[in-house]
Amino acid sequence: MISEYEKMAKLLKVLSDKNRLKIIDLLSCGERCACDLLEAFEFTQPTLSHHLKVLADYQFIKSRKEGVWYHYRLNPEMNDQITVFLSTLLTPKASCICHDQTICQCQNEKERVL
Amino acid sequence: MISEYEKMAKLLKVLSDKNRLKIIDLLSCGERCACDLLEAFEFTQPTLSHHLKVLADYQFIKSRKEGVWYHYRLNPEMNDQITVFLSTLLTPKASCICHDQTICQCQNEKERVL
DNA sequence: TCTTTATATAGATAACTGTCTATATATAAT
DNA sequence: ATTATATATAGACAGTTATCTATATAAAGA
Repeated sequence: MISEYEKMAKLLKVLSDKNRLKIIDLLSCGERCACDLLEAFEFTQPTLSHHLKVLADYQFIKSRKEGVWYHYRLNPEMNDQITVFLSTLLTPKASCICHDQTICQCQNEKERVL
Repeated sequence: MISEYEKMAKLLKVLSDKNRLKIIDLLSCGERCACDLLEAFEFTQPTLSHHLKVLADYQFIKSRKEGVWYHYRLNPEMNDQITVFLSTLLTPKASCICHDQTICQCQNEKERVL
């Protein structure tokens, strides 16, 4: 069974590459073909192709074929999913998943709970 | 020179581990000592220590020593930094960094720009 | 049909990372 | 002082990944 943490960790891993972040930024102002994107980078064409595949596999971008060209664009649905998750996760809150468990052991915790 | 993409990619890489996400979730409802946290996981104590160090090095959490115990808590300042960045990045927009460059090559792009 | 061009795929490699065992350190209690 | 406990550090190892070169595929034009 794959946990929610595991799913989200995988999505964040896809985002945790400077070149993929740049690709997303480039696409954020409109659709572009791969040959356009390649101009913005110093790596080779297969490397760009690899990054685009990773982004597409995880639904961050969508593609459209037109003749020889593949056109790539952002998938706006990913926006909410990621930012809502992170915002929720990183915000201090009174209730979280760990409340189902009793994992308080050290003195300080015991005092705090009592 | 380290780009903004590179900095943010590193922060996202820190978050892109299911166990570190869980640690953050556990801390999101209050401070806990390492021994508490360890109970929630199946890995060894040095592994937890490693993850806590990574999270602390990148300012996601802060620690406080009390006797033998280290108490860990979220650093709420990270919340805005990450979520604002991602929200901005993933939202389609009219203006982005790539507008400084002229990287339009393929027919479709040329037509679109004209 | 042959060539050119845009992109994808295959396979190799070096670097990175999550985990482990073993050990060190630091504090508290006896 | 000695022992026990909480945590950190060191070093090893296996799995993952970003990149490369070489090659395949597919579409367009001559």
